[in-house]
Amino acid sequence: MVIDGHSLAFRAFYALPVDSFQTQTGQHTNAIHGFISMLINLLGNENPDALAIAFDISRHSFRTDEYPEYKGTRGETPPEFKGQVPLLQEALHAMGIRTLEKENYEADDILATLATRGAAEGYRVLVVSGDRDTIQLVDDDVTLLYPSKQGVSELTRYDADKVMERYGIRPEQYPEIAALVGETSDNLPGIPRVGEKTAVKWINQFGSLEEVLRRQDEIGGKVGESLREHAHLAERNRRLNRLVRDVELGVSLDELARGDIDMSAVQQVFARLEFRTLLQRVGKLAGADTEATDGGAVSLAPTLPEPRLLLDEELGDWLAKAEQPAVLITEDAGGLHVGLATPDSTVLVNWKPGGRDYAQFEAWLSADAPKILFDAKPQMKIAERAGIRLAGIAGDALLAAWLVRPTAPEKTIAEAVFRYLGEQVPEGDPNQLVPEEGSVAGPDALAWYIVRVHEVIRSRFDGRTGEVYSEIELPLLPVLDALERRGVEIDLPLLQAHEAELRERVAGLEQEAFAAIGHEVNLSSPKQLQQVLFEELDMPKTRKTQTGYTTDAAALADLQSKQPHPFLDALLAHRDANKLRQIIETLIKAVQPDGRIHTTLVQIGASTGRLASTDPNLQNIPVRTEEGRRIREGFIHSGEFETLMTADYSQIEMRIMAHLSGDAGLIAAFNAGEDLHRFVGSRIFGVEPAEVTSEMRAKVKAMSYGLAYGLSAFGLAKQLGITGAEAKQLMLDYFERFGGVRDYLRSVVEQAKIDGYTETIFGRRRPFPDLASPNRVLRENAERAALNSPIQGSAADIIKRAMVQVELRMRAGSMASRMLLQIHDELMFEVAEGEWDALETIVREEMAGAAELLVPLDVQVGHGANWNAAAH
DNA sequence: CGACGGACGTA
DNA sequence: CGTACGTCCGTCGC
Repeated sequence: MVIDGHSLAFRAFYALPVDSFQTQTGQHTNAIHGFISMLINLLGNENPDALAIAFDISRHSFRTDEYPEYKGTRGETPPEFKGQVPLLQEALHAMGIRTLEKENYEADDILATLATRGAAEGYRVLVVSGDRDTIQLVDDDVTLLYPSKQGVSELTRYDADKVMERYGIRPEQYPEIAALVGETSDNLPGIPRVGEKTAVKWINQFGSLEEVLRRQDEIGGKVGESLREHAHLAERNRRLNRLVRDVELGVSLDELARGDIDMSAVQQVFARLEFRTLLQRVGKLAGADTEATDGGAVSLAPTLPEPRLLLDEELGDWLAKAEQPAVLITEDAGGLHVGLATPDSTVLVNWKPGGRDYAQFEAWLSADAPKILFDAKPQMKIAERAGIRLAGIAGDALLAAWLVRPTAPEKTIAEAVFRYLGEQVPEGDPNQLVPEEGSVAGPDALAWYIVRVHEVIRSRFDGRTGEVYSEIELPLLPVLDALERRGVEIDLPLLQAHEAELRERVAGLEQEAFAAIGHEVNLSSPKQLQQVLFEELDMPKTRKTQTGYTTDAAALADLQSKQPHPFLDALLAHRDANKLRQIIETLIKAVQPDGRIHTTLVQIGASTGRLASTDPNLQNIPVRTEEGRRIREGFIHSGEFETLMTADYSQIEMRIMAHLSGDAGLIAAFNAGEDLHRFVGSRIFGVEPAEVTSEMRAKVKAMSYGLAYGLSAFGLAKQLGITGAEAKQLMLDYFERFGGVRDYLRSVVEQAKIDGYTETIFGRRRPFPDLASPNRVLRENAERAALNSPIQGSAADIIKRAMVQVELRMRAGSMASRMLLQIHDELMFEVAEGEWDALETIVREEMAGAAELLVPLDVQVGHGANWNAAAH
């Protein structure tokens, strides 16, 4: 087996997301991981006697000597890739594998040489390369494994027959075709107007390229003319794409015999690369090698158990015996199909909800019997449509994967399986109309992967991650499902009237804007606005963006002060009105037949632990302006309820900062019962709280909030419109009084640099590989995110704990009231007749009691007929 | 049609 | 040169 190391590593680099494969120190490893994973599969499947992997040394070769533009169109090698090659070679050497490279030649020439010598010495040769030029090496003794479009792990076997089937020519003729057609990736232009079809036709007609060129006059038409004019290109291409079969390599084939795998060396290299699954797989390979010599066959990965098609009692018996099986429900035109699996047994159920044969199964689904799922919430929705309330969710592999890698969780079963089991879920060829039998994983197979991958992910939990999982996230799951199911009532006529009003205003403002410049323009197009502002009106240039100059609101306001123009007024007012109109339009479209909006609360939405809300996002409904708040009047309670309740934590992030920092001044501020910013202002400016002016209060407020985000003096100055020196002084004064806060913020980043992660009060972790980055921008971004994460994340933990407890107590009290929404630090409820007092007690107790901090958690509760009225 | 950037809404 | 998100729109390339 001879492998083109560079081309396959490069394919692996692009096949795997670079961000998901990074060590704590910031070293990228996606190409190495992908390559070695593929290699392990190859060694397992093909079990070669001898093996070599060829690499290019540089771009320079005898081909670039002849034709300097050879491969000249290729861009710079990404630096994230370059650094991986030496590490890959090191890993290969540890695995006892020879790598070869040769000055002035390309890796393909080394492959050609080894394949030729191998065949001559009686080997059957496998060439593994992603370069089409290697097709010419295929013959009776040599087979090519070429990556398919799907990715690195899917290799297509090309023997002479397969080449004939795919290209319609014999392998040795391939370079003649390529010479005529050209090869874009090598920057070798071919004969214009000649594509694969024409080239194959000619070669088959004339027998060889040489003959085609000799008898070019016999070819008529435009293509014929083109051939005669550009024949020299074909000749040059043929010289360049001929692989050299006798490169002096200084190595005998005997020396390429598979050596023993030095597991301790592999362990060392893989530890640095943070490869755990791959280490296990190499370990198995090494074990398999030794055992294979005893004549025993060793399977490299567990084999998928044959599914049993069960129903009724047999199904019930299986479920009764299975310990925490995985469940996966799929829906297609044929109905509902359910896969059930333990690590050594799988079951398929063609589920007809309500049918007698499925009574035991349905009872099991809705019972507390523990079950493992992947992305449980949508599964609950499917079950709900079938009339079943899914319960007993003891594991959700998606949530588990998110807790391990909150910034880039594996979002599909296949991705999770690849990362944590190192196996490939068969996904089939999307080009194939009728998938091969067994080429696509069915529900039974997927359930089997889920139960196994869940176990491995859980074994990766560090610190208190297991507690966050079982005590916060898993209990929250059914609560979120309930919130989504309930939705929130909308006053549709009110929103429609508001939208109509805004629509008119938008149209009027648009006309005003057009009148101000004397022509029409798309006010929603930053590109067209730049044309108007900076070319036609010749306004001073604003801050740069990637594509030009910004036209954002702050910049437009700045322009207005420098060079007032009626167009700017109209544009800003248009932006405001149109934004609100769009928001209302989106809300109206989202109203379901039940008169309510059902958002999706994405539990893995944010790496800090917060939720995200989508379709539509109900966590960004306007509140800051009077006009915006009118939208909140459209969020109401249904007629069966008495009122809406909102309950929000006041200044929860500042309270968490007081707790985490232990700063005596800040703790005193919260215990004083005084307005926080007024209190802090009085300490900083040395005046009585009553003497703190609104200007002083605004500065302190901006400063306090900014701190939790890693605000700099520069940013503070910009935000407050003060000089850099003033901002710096303000920060110094602040830390003079609240030194504990500064010490804490510093220590968070320092500790994170040591640990590689931050942790919330309840033990939720978030890794920060970029803290070690040599790239200043990346590193400083990571520092600010690390600073903020324990604060934002702890707040998220706290409200999640409160939600679980509130829901639990409401159910225990069989209350008719219901929790509807979470907006980061706020909960919304529909309150049933006569339940206000009981609910308020529960909500206040559970929200305030969700964490024991050094300062009290203050909860503000309000009620009203709509969301706006309920907010105070 | 999908990806991307700009702009802007929330906590 | 302040964290965390989602959505809309225009633009661009396939």
